[in-house]
Amino acid sequence: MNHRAIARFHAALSNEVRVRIVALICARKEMCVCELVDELGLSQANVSRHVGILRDAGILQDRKIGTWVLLRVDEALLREQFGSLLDEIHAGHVASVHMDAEQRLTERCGRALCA
Amino acid sequence: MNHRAIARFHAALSNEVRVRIVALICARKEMCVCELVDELGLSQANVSRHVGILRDAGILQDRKIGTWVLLRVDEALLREQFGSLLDEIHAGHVASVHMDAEQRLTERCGRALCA
DNA sequence: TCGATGTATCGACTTTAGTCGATGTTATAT
DNA sequence: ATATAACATCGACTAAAGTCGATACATCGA
Repeated sequence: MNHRAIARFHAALSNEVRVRIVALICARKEMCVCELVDELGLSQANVSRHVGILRDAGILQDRKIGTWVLLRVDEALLREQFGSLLDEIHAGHVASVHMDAEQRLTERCGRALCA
Repeated sequence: MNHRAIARFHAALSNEVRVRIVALICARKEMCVCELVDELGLSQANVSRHVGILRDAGILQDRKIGTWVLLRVDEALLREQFGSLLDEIHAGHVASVHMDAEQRLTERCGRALCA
């Protein structure tokens, strides 16, 4: 996962409506779009769009039953995604770049820091 | 942390520039804004704004050394924040709302599902 | 086949986020 | 005091996200 992909994942959960959708589906195990429309009081078009964003981000899975699309959250996968985000951010901790910040900045200025 | 706060936290990491800033600072332990400007090739005003967003979200801490603002990431805190986000999303898993989705939707329609 | 229901997409609009140059602020060095 | 350097904020502009009504698509029941 590169930085752009990390940003995209977080972007999926950066909207209050989408967080509520995820929380609702976690609580109910499975929900269809029309139930979400009732719960959230938003237009069906809007809810469908948010669901699509969460689906694209891999946060929601679904199965079709008749005309319904039953949505669910793979919680284990979600935990795994969160974990790998942290690992990615924390990668690159090699000693070579760990020069002390004050030392580095003093060199940058070509002078000592008087403060 | 309510749903709005969760969304705000994720929004802080929903931008590629900000993810790069966090990764850079993690790798270097501490960086000032002017170093970030050099690394990212963006205007100082822009970087300062992104830094402010990360600071407001509690992801960046800082200390002043002369005119420099040295930024750092509290990685343990960040891990804790991620953990509590998941806990919050997964809260509310009480048996009462776990009625089977097909059963619930069938009742909603007042008819049985034939599919 | 036809109508009804659930979902997805389109078009248009409003709101919010991102970007930069210019300017303000604070701390330091001369 | 004044100049300089780092950072923050402002104003204006552009780009992207969110929202809704209307409409298209798909599936089922009659």
